[in-house]
Amino acid sequence: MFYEMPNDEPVYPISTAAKMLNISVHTLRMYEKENLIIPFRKSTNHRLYSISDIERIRCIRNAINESKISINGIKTIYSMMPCWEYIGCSDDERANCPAYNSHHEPCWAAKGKGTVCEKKECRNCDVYNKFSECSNIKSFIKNLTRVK
DNA sequence: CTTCTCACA
DNA sequence: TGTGAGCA
Repeated sequence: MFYEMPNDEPVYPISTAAKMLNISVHTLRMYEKENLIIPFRKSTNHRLYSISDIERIRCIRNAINESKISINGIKTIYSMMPCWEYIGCSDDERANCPAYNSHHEPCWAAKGKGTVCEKKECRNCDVYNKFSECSNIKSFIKNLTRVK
C-alpha cells in the first residue's frame, strides 16, 4: 500500500497539464498572466501544476465555455472574495489595502503594493484555494445568500 | 527534447 | 489564440 498523494502537490509540467485539459500551453500561460492561476515554479523557472490546479482550470474553462463568462468576469468574481475575513485584517488595514479596494482583480493580483499579505504565498492561501473547485464557489455564494 | 519570455502579420 | 525566435 502506498500513501495517497495530496491533491495540491505540484507534479505536472505544462505540457501534461495542457493535455489533461485539452487546451494549449499558450492558453495555460495566458491564464497565469491574467492572474487566474498561480502554478508552482521550479528552480529552473519551469511551471508545475497540481491536481487542484487542474480542477481550478477546469472550473474556469467551464465558466468560459458554458456560462459564457469572460476572463474579466472571472477576475471580478475572484475580486469579491472577502480576503480580509480569512486573513483577519483590521478595519484600518482593510481600508488601505489595494487588494480590498480592487473590484476588478483578485487580491493575489495586487501583491507588492503595501498589502498586508505582501509576504504571504498566495498559492498556499485560503483565499486563493477556496475557489479551486466550482462546488466551493457555489457553497460560498450559497452561504452569502442564506436568509437568517 | 521541453520550457521560458517576448513579440507580432 | 497561434506561431516563431533565441535561450537555458
